[in-house]
Amino acid sequence: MNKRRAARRRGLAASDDVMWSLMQAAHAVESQLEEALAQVELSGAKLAALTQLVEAGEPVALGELAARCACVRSNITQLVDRLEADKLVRRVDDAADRRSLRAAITPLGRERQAAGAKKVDEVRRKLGKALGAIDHAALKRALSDLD
Amino acid sequence: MNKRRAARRRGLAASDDVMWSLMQAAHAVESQLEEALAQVELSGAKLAALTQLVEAGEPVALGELAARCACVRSNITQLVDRLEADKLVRRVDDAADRRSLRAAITPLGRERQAAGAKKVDEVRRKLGKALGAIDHAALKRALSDLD
DNA sequence: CGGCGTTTATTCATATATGAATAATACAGT
DNA sequence: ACTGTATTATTCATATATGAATAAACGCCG
Repeated sequence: MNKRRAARRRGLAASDDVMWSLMQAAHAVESQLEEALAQVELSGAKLAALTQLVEAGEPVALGELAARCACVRSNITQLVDRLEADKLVRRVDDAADRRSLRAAITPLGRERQAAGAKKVDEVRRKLGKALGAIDHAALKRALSDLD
Repeated sequence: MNKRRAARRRGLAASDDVMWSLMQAAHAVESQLEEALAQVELSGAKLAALTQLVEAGEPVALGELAARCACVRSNITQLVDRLEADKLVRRVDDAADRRSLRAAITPLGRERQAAGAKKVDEVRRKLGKALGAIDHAALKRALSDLD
């Protein structure tokens, strides 16, 4: 009932099928993630970039960062602008290529990334519990087939 | 493997769990929807609003439309601006309340909505096929528990 | 060497979304 | 009837995303 009204609110169709359930569920989870991250002054986009930098272990060229975040370059330009304003990242020159700039995470950025990762984990755990009885592996397998 | 790399690209966590599968799957489906809708010069947001108007069967006040689209008013203001520019919708005065404006769908808007709905249905069908062997009802039930 | 195609990041225009601040109108209670 | 509160839509600032156009630097090929 709830679902049907929500699907209609979403507006793309009235019938409530798997497609809508999927998108609704994802939406709900994303909201929870953003909310949790907001508590540590992060967004999903920001955490994603910071996580890439932490995992890389060294400054990453902006184009490379775009590739790893699966988005276009102009997006990263802006995101790094905001991260720099937040003091979480610095742009450093690339000695070998004067066209290239690298994003270097700051100590504060590292801290923030850790805090964000923790928040994400909490949501993940909550989600696991909510899914309770469901066979996670089976669900994952089903979802993986949609790519 | 593929999934793990993608999750890492998304960057919020390295472990590939149900949460990521869910968001990935939803993302993939959304992309397909947007792509299909682009073929009839629509976006998901535009189709959602048009669908509300068709279903309402009469001009809808912008605030009401915002509620039905589950978004904030300022968003609808802009969306209706674009829909009006596309000649899919007209703003009409409300006789009873001079503060209120209503969105009235145009004949072209109706056509476009129908075309969009058809595209969505095609994606839905494709998705159903892709899910093939999976028990759709069970999957839906699982996803519905995440709200 | 020098010119030309490629690659880098940035800027700009646009779409979508949110939330705060604003202006106009409505309405309730005195 | 007046005053103050609420509601309407809009504007503005911001965040996220895309894609086209641009400028700077790289590198290869002749």
